[in-house]
Amino acid sequence: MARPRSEDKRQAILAAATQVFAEAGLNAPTARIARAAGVAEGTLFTYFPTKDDLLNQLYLELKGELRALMIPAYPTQAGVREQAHHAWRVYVRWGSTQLDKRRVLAQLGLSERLSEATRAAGMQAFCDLNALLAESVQHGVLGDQPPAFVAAVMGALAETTMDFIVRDPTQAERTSEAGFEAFWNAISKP
Amino acid sequence: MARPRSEDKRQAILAAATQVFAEAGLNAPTARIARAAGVAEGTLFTYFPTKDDLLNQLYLELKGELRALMIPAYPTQAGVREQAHHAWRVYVRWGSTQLDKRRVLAQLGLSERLSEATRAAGMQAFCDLNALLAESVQHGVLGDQPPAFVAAVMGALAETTMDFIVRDPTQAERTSEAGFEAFWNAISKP
Amino acid sequence: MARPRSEDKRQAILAAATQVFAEAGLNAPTARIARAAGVAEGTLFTYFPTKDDLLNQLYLELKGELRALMIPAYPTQAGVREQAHHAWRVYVRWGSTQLDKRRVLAQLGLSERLSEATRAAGMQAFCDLNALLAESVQHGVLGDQPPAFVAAVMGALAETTMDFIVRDPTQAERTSEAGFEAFWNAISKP
Amino acid sequence: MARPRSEDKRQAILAAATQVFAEAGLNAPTARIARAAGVAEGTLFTYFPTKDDLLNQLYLELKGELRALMIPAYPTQAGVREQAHHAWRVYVRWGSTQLDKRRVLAQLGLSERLSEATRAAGMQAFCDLNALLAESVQHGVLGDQPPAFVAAVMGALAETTMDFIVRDPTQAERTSEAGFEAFWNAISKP
DNA sequence: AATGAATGAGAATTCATTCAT
DNA sequence: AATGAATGAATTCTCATTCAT
Repeated sequence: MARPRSEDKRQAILAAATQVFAEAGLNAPTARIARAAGVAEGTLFTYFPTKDDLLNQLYLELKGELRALMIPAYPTQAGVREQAHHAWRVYVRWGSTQLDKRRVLAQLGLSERLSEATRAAGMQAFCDLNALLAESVQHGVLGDQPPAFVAAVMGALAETTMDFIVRDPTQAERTSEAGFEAFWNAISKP
Repeated sequence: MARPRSEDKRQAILAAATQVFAEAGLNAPTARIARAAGVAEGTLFTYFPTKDDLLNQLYLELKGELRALMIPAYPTQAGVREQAHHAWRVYVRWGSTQLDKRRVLAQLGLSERLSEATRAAGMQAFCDLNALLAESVQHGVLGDQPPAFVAAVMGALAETTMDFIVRDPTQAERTSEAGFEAFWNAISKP
Repeated sequence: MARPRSEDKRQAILAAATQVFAEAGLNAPTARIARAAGVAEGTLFTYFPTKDDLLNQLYLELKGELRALMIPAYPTQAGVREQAHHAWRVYVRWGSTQLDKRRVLAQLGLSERLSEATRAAGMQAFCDLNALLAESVQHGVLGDQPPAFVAAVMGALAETTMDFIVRDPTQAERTSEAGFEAFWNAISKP
Repeated sequence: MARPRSEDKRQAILAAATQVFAEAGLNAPTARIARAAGVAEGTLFTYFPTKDDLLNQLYLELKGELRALMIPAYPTQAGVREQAHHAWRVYVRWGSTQLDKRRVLAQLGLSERLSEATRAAGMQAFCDLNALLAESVQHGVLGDQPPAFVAAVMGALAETTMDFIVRDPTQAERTSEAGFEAFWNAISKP
């Protein structure tokens, strides 16, 4: 009874937040987000009791989306390199297409308003990827580093790659491949 | 009003800003920075007419410091690899020691409040490094990429390396070296 | 919409309001009252169209309860002093037991949100008591004052007495008696 | 250097608060108080960092004013009754003249926003009066009650007296005297 | 009638910037 | 030039009330 809380509205708010944050930074007023989402100012707070809650949930949402995209993609039969390559492609395509989302994810990651819990939950989503990379690294120069380091290297290189794709989208394919080669060399060469 | 009188005070404000921003994000009130710098609220504005000016100048200051540290370091006689290695070490040591500065530099880089002019000036400071790297890359997988790409790769990997050094400072030396090996493999191997 | 269905629910809301107001002041949100009463936020408004209505009706309810307690108590055969003494005891016991109700009644009495009509209706409930006291006062120093003044004196002294009983409940009986003696002296001595 | 904080402005804010609170209750917006005081909204907060601070300080201010009025008034040579009579007159005149102040003082006293510390400080201001009354009571029906009880009785009766003076100011003098007689009978006769 | 989501007008602060001293 | 009080627009969040279910 009564109107049920609408998942649509929640998504609308998250989408609006992404767009507005990308455009104006994390300090963008909640009022602006509400307007962009087509809901009343107060409504935002029935879905996210606090602006900080909104930030944290948005982070998890974006991380989750990314994960959902990458996970099913692993061709598990293939070799490690193929799997990593696949993940790379999906990731880079996502990030160089969904500019707003990537930008906001980066800002959220640096923000003091992200709770430790959120940060931890965000990491955990990527443990299969970590496991995958742990294997690939055994004989490379990073063999002694923690697996998280390799994942971080992948993330960092992928980000860099995306940045350059965004600057010159016509070379998307080539840049992505070059980036992957660099990455693979980085972690696998002895 | 004429030129600000005391360079000391200017530096005190920039230092205070670094510390305060690191601790509380770029939204930290100017009043707090002034207090930390030991000057009156209003005084800050005779040195930096606007908070945005403060942000932009702080960015240039930090970039400048970094550059000043790296430039004289190049053993220009040595081979390209040695020069890059040297730059890497200096950079990584700086970033894993001066936590606040690195953190703030990253936040500034992502902020919408940084003007394009500032961003450009920041890049330019590193053109010698770029030139250096352009050479090293000729025969690697990134041979066709713009030189800036290689610099960005270096920056990204160095950042990642610093992150891990900060987490476990006892392994600083080994992590730094591993990071450099990875970087060198990334850009130089065919 | 027709008359509210359940008197139980009305009472639950009034009781919840008493408790919540006592705890958090008259600004306590209606939502909190509704929760305490076990009804939905909106339901409260089918019983009391307005928060002000709730306040006014609560005032009358509490005054009414007090009156209901005192009226039947008069031993009408006894002398005036005995009757007053009886009323005093009942009142003081009520007020030093039902802390919440007393507190809220006081706050409501001072509130700007109580309508004049409500205030008047609240007074009227006590006209028999007034009449009673009018008699007792004839030969005292308050002989020339309006009867309402004597009632107010009684109220004020009773309140003071209750305050002290609440602070030290072990002396309830003695404090109540001392208070009554003081009151009786105040109004009856020439 | 710089403009010093102005005691005038502080007083203006307190006076405005008194008036506005009397008119609209303690929930009156700070903006309205600022306007009434002729200062900007933000200025209020340089004098009172919090609305609660304003409330607490206003309470102390009013109590202090009252005390300042009563203290020098005691004709210490005279008998106890004369001294009490004097205090009574001063108090009643203040309260029936300065309607706003009395009203606000009463509301503040009931408010949950008054800190215990403030409440305590408010009491302490009246210890000489308490001492005075402690004497007068020794042989009365309240002889066994704590001195604070007598003070509370005095306060309560004085309040009641003021209420009636306000309703019919033409009888101010007579009502005040009748009130005092009642009070004195209440506490002194055996 | 009952529910609780939706609404939007405030409310108390905060803060970059200005300005009197 | 230095100080810090003054300013008021902007911000997050609250809450009485309405309304779809």
